Amino acid sequence: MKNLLKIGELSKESGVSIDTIRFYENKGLINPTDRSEKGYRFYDSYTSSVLQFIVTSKELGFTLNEIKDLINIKINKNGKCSLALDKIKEKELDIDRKITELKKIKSALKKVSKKCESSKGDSNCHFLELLG
Amino acid sequence: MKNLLKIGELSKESGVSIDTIRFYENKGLINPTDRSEKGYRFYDSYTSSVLQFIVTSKELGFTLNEIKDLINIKINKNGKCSLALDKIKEKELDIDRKITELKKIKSALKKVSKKCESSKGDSNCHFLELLG
DNA sequence: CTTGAGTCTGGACTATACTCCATAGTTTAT
DNA sequence: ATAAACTATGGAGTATAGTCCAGACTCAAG
Repeated sequence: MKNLLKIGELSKESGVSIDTIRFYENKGLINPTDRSEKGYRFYDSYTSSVLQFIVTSKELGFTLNEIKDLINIKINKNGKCSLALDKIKEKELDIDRKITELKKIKSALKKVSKKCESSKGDSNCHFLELLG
Repeated sequence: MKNLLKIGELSKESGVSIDTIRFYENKGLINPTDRSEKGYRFYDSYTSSVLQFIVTSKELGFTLNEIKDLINIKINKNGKCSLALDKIKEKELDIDRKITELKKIKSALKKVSKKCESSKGDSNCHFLELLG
């Protein structure tokens, strides 16, 4: 019963807003350790580390749904590392694909801007001319 | 009055769905050349090229709002190329920033997966351990 | 005892780009 | 003339990740 935090205290400690904490609860990512008679949420220090994990995983490019899966690996599969590793590898490929796509766009943009630069006359822009 | 297309015909010609054409109209990107007495939209061939421009620009990474700006450069600024070029250069920087960000994420992911691989025991996964 | 701070729930709103639907009216072909 | 195909409008729904708000309680301090 001691060392339990109310939602505002957890928010300050974690840097995650109260609304977002409740939003994560709705999404099934975290749960209050306990509730007071009147319904106030109480959290232990474990929740702080879960919140930290969420923040870190988001920085690694995981979506909330994916993070939920990761948490469930910890809970349901006894934290089997190989399962987590699969998700991480998948995400690496995902990021790679995105980088490849962006590079394609970048080189296409360069082509367009070069064309544009060659039309210095300003009157017949090679890009806007696509507009007929 | 001739050669005007109804929305379904424009849709087939451009490959853009009817719903999307109306959506673009709502967003202010295109407008029917005319309307019949009963409200049917009619388009001339100019609209086809605008739709094509939208599709191309989306492939270049522009959002619909940005595309709207580009179209307005054509319309209000007489297609002044230097203005369009600014937008293109901006978008290039934008894409560069995204690539940089993704590369950071990628190397962070690699670090995590290496750590994970070193914890072959499967019982104390270095990633999931963040969960306390 | 009252005031201010904190918390509760549920729902609306943001941005992006559509997609789908119901209901109603119109046009075209047979 | 009638049925099939097309179009109109407005509104709801999808995905992602929150943010903000109203109205009602509850809690702590002076």
